Amino acid sequence: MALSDANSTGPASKVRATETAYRGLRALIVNGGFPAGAHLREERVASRLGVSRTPVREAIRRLAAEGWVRIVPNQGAYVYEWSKHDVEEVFALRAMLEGHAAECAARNATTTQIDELFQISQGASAVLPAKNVENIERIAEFNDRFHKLVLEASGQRRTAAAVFHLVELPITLRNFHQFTAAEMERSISQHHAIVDAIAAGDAQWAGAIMRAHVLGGKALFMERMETAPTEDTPMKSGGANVLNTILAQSEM
Amino acid sequence: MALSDANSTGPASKVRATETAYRGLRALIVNGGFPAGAHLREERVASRLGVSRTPVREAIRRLAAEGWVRIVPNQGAYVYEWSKHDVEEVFALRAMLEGHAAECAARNATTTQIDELFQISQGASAVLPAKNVENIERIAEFNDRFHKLVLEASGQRRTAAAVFHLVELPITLRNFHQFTAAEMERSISQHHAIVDAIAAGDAQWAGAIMRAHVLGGKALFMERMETAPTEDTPMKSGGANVLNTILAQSEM
DNA sequence: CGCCATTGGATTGTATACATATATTGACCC
DNA sequence: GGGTCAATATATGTATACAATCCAATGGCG
Repeated sequence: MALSDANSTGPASKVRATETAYRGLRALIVNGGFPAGAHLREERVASRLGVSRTPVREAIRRLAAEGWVRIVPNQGAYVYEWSKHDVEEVFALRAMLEGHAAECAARNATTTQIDELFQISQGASAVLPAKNVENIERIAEFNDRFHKLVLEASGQRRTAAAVFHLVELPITLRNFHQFTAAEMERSISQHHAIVDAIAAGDAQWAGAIMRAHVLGGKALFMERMETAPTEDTPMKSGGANVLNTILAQSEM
Repeated sequence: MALSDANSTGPASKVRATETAYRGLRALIVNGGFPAGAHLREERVASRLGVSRTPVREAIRRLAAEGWVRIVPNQGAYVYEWSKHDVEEVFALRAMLEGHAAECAARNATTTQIDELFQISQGASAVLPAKNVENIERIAEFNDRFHKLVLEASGQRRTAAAVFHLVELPITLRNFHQFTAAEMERSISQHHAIVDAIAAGDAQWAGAIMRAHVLGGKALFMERMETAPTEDTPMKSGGANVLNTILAQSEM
């Protein structure tokens, strides 16, 4: 979809340049094109992505808000290095926030939203067992929509925003490209349970499952992290940190 | 301190224009200079604050991330209207996040940080009873430092960032300009209790008190909200929403 | 008379030129 | 020889000019 031009440095046809800059720069960071700690020179980034400094500046600010880079006034932006501690924190936060959102959703969700949640989780089930990459992509898509819809149904605008800012969902959530079939099935069955709880209006139940669901994802992620950097990862840039590389692998 | 130029639209001497734009625009929104729902024309804002569009754009993006305005692509930014529901959400989030941070602080805080927390809370006590505005200002300052330090001591970088983004602390926290003497005293004594819990390394305890502390603040805030818009509030702009006005009264 | 297309104005999005602040390098002094 | 200060270079911060987009009003057509 919109991923096609995430890495291209081409003319960017009709997409907004800010979007090109944001996606492109994030991809570069994530792939190790800019290793951890690297100083992001605006002009250099701009020419590399084929846009001017203005959209690059906006992208940098946005990435700073999301925790990918840190800005030093009058000095520029540096790539932030993800530590194991960071990952722990992000998952802990997600468990808290999404758990809370699930509780609110159980109280506030409209019947339409509940219906849609049903459809989404059943749609994911219908794809199982996921044999090829395409299937996995579809599951990832369903997963994405599921979590976003729960956040939306919670009616907690800021909670949702906080989760998005934490680490853009597409990245964190699609880490399960590396899930085994059994793990994927379990994840989806948990979605079913969450929908049931929300439909039943049982806030505590919904919150509890969601928290367990997120923390389960964390466990799997951490596991992958330990055994990590094999593959064809570029990483020639010396200190490209392990986590960014894993994230890179997850993102399509 | 840095408050002196928060509202001034002057030449901004040596301050960065982005900061002028950010503070100025936020002040305008908060004071009703731009009522809820208003379309923020960049040029208009820029001329009104005495800077160019560039820093205004950055400020708008930042305010959007913090939930003050919402951006529609190719169309501009609109002032977001705070509802009672929003306030509820913000306090619920703060209770969750700051409670969590207090737990982590109980586990991770250094002796230096604990010492400083002691000093801050005792410093606040020393000002009591707060008779004049200046005293209240000092208490507000102590309060601010206290909450920030707890967040810092938690070692949870993103949690802290999330709280800051939620609504800048200076605003939410200084709402207790309208606290009675007794309420202020209670608030500070809760700070003492939190420090004790952190110093004792009792995470559950620290978290529980912090949550109660924040929710207590919410109760007072809501109370003020009910009886609200008296005073000299400008509000001539018709639909200036109640909450922004209250926030305006609290700030400084 | 109502609906759709077209055109004009205004506003955001982007690029670039200029101002200012910081880091680095080299020379000079101690 | 090491440290400090100053000059220069480089990068960020800001302003402005230009391009693309959207909204509204107007006029034509069904």
